Amino acid sequence: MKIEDEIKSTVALDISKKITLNILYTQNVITDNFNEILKPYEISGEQYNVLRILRGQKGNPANMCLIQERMLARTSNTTRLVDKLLLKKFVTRNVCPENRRKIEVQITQKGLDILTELDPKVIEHEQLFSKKLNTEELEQLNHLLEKYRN
Amino acid sequence: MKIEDEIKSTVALDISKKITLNILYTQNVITDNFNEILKPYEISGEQYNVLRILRGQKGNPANMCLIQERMLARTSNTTRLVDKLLLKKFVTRNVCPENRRKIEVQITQKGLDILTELDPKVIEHEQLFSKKLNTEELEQLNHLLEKYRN
DNA sequence: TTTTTATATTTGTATATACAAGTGTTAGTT
DNA sequence: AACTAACACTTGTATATACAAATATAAAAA
Repeated sequence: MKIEDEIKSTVALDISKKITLNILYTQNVITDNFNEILKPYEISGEQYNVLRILRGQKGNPANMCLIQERMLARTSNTTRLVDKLLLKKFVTRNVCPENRRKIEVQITQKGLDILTELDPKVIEHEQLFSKKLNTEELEQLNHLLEKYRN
Repeated sequence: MKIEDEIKSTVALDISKKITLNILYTQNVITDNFNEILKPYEISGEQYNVLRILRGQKGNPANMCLIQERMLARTSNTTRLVDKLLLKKFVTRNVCPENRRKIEVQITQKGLDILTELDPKVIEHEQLFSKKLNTEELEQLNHLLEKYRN
């Protein structure tokens, strides 16, 4: 369905506006679908994202700055996100002994386990959309998004 | 900048994951930029969106259902969004006399005025991104997003 | 006509987000 | 050493979002 139909636009939209709305709308569709997957696990999308970042550290602890700069939504409140993960025992949090301003956050085995359980569902989610394009189109979409943004 | 670099990924990402992250990240960039534009006017992105929908009605009142189905984020709370706009006198709200379950929402002159003031800034915002692609690439990006989503 | 079902909207509540201000720690300067 | 600036993180507060439950009205069925 075209974006004009999705939002039932009553006026003609120029291509610049269509693309902006299309990206915003597509993001909503992706996010809603992803939240459905996460729902039974009682973690939010951004919490999942933090866990993914921590797993990517491969055993090394991550401080708050590092987590922040790797998140998709830069304005998220990292402290409170980590708080939530701590409550669920998906991470540990300790003051860094070398620099007491920093906090060392690490993923626990329980956190790694939930990611392992989610992995196939996340891949399935990503492919639900991407299977509609062939390899060439996927590369092109990725390329165009990067060119558009920068 | 490539999406892997934006989120400083430590692991290789397959194309499906890259596109998902790329759309989410690009939406954040667009939204952050747009919020900067709206900031001096003290309205949020979704409030702006509701005003745009009401202007599109060209004088006809819109009920809550109609607004909801034209919004980008379908889960937004339309009642409370309209409440905020009412406080600022950008809209009027009345019970529909034909069907007392419905609410008729209309944009005021003050609401139309703020949209008129915002119009050139919004166009500038959209073109800030889209000028990086040529016409053919813009059409292609729009097409690929729609194909990807459906 | 009474009861049931469907529709349209609002409200409650818990959580999330945005962003400014505050706290504690370290590094640099005088 | 005392002062100042920079850094890393947390807290406060207002607003927004998600989603279930509640309310009010209208239409349909018994």
